[in-house]
Amino acid sequence: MTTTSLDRKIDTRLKEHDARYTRGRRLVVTTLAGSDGPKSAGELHADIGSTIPLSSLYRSLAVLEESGVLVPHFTKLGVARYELAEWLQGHHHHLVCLHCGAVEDLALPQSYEERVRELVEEIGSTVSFTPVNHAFEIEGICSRCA
Amino acid sequence: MTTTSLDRKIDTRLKEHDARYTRGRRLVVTTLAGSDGPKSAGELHADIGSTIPLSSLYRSLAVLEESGVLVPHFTKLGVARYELAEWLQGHHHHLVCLHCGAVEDLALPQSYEERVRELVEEIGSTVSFTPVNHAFEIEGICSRCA
DNA sequence: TTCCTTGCAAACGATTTGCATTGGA
DNA sequence: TCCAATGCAAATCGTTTGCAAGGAA
Repeated sequence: MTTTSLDRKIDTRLKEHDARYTRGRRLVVTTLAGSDGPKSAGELHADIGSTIPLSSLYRSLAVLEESGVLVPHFTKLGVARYELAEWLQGHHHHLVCLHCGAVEDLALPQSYEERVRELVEEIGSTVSFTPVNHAFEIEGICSRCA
Repeated sequence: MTTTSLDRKIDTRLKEHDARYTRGRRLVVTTLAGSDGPKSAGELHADIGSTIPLSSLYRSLAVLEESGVLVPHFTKLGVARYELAEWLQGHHHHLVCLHCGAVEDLALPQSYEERVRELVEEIGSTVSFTPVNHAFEIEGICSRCA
């Protein structure tokens, strides 16, 4: 089993949370790392192959989320989709297809990103609310459904 | 029962979809109209009082969504929150509290809104994706949880 | 009368949990 | 050895649906 720099970072992070970087958790991470957008437990289960029962998969997702390795997104009813946290994957946004529901990652050029950040800060300063993250999602029709 | 201009618009819209603007549906709409952010079926059920069984409430939400009166949002696992569509309530964004999960509406000043729109258009033109909506959510800590 | 709507209860699907077993440091 | 991690089955929870009764045009 190859240990990438990603694996090393995650291993360290999990140890800080008294958790182990086990086979099941690695499978989840590597599948997500090779993915072009957030994936649900069901999708991961299908991608990984049924080597791992769903209940264990859910537990892996919970541990990885608590340790800050994964972040959940809720774009569809009753389904959580996970992706690697920003410190592992970099900051980005999402394109959500209104037709097929697929979610695609979208990395903005530096200049755009700065404009989004500015906007969030300015807005935050005008309301009694302390911004932590921003989610800038563009909903529309993806190329496949066009 | 007072019939507002909102009610009239909705009544018309529902008729176009061969649906009636019934007591239960009115209750949902007026509750949402008096709300400061999207509400889930459970929250609506609590707010309205248990005059209406949950199953009927869900059916009302489904009809109102299909007719374009309500729009669902999915910010939390397993829970859909609804609000009046933009043509009834106006365009706005959301502040999502990471601590208590509450969602608050946020109307941006014209100048900000233009900047968001510009950004979406520019981004849309650089990817093979046709933007329809944009959801610009700011996640953070609300004043109550601060 | 004709259909849409409602209530109630049962069914569903995603996710969670109890418990006994396995496995790694 | 000790405690975290896993598998399986049963339980939860939000949401949906079948069916018979009620209501508006």
